[in-house]
Amino acid sequence: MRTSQFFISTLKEAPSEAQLISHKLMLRAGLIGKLGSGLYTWMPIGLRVLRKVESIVREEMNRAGAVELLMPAIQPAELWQESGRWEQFGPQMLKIKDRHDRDFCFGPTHEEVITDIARKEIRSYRQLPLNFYQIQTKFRDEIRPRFGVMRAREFVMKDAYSFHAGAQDLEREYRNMYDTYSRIFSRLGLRFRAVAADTGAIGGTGSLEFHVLADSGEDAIAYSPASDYAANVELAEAVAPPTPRGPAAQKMQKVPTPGKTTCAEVTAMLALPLSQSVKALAVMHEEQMFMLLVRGHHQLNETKVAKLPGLNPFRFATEKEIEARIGCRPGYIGPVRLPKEITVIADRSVAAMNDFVCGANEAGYHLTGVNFGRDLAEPLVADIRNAEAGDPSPDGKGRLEICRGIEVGHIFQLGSKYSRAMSATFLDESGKAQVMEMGCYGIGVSRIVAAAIEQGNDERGIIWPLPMAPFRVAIAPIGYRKNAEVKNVAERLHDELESAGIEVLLDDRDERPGVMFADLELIGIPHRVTVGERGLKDGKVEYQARTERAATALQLQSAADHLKSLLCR
RNA sequence: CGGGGUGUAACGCAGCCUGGUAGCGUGCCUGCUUUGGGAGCAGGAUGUCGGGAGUUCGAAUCUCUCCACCCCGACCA
Repeated sequence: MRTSQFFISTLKEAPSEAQLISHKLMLRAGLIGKLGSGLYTWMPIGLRVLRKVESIVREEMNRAGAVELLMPAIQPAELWQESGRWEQFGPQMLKIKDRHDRDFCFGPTHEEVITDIARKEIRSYRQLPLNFYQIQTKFRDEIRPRFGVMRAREFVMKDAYSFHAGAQDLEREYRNMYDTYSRIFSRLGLRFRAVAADTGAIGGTGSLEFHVLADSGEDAIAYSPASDYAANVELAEAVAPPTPRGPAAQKMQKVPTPGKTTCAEVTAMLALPLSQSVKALAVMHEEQMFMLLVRGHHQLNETKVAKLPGLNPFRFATEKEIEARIGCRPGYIGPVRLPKEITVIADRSVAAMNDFVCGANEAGYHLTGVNFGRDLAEPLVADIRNAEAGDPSPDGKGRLEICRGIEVGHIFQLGSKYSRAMSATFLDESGKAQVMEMGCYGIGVSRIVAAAIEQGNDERGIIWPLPMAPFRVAIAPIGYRKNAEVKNVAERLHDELESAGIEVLLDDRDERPGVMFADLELIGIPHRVTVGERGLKDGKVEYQARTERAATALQLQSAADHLKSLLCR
């Protein structure tokens, strides 16, 4: 490929809207162009990368025995009403009407469509198991799209759905997909980790997420270096403190804390450790108020809260509601002498506290020396906080550490959630109708491109894992139009590499060397050959890897062979 | 959704406070020179100053309103 027949569009400065490194580099390198919030064009170079990811995913899915098909992006509402998700999926789903005023959505996922296919096509156990997949554009109307294609509204996903005669076979395929995903992310050259996950809106019984490890990741992962335990912090159990609650030693006292509304401010003023304070959070389920208690230094885990009986769904109480029901503004609320219609739920770590500090339900005052049983009733106890670094691992082995990740894959055992709702049945050996077991398996194809850049970049630009690079090698001729020998050598080399099946980009723009080098490095082409008068004088061209700081000379005669052996590895 | 911020040329920004019809750098176009790390000189093009309404003799600038984009999301805010 020659640049004159291709399209390169780079920027020296990143558009100000981007803050994440991958987003900046994708815009600067001209991989993507923004059309609207969460809507991106894949420009020619970016598309080449996307296709690389797709083809590796496709190869490995095929190898794993899955069968590719392609479903419509637009789906009729009836299917979603049948599964009960037309309402449940909520505003994330883009709902549209056709000219007859019939309801449709732009598919955010395809469980309903595939289940409809399965119930039409599969009659006998002999047809099972089956795993269908597609690579397709999805649309999810995210509350806050951000970070370019990392969290876009329109994105490319590989989604697979498997059907089984029984739960055992589903588990077998789940493991098969686990292995397949591990192979895919390994082949893509990414550092990743599989972690236990919440099943979220898709539903089902068991699930694992695959995360690309990066400090900029949106998800926190708790893992134990001493074992293979790893879980999304949303899910990771925060175990109860090993030591039981100590006896009440202090009297409960009301202390003035004017203007101190945070646990940190209050404990600083009272010269107490932050962990001795209790943070009270008022939440609502419909018209019922709950007060949730966590230690001052802990973070509430909203996913865990939403799983408590009577709290799904819940929302945070407004300042007005807090004042109306507790009679005090936020910042000073606490569990002592609370109206009894408000249910108090304490985190396990709070239940083990004695002589703690909390709000007095009176503006400008907190209470110290508070004790359960004596000053207030024993609360309901639950695990409602985020696990933290240093917590004991839930599997009993070692202590947790926290790292961040970008979710690029997710595998679920759905069970019969959809097949039952939509009557997807087959006849078993005895001729009896049985509901199929289902699994589903997603990969964020477009997100992988951004995730790879998060893992591979330097001050000059992108450093692709080799299998994802848009071209394998670039040829930079210096004085392309001026020096016929430079031109000839560059073209010969280009032709020879190309006919050897190597993806090569000949930069025939006749730019100055600095411009070519800067562009090729920004785009991240892993290998570069520089052809210039200076080297040709001695019968040499130069080779430099993207990750190297200096070039090495190659004999012209053997350059092509040398490169072929280097690049075909 | 709630809160905050920003919208001026392709990209990055200044001008706005204190109204007088728009500027800088980069990029782009032409010519000449140059050719080993984003060239030099000379010349040139490009803006409904996010949209609408208002105030005013006059609005990028003041007021209102809508829109888009970015950041944040219980306590902290």
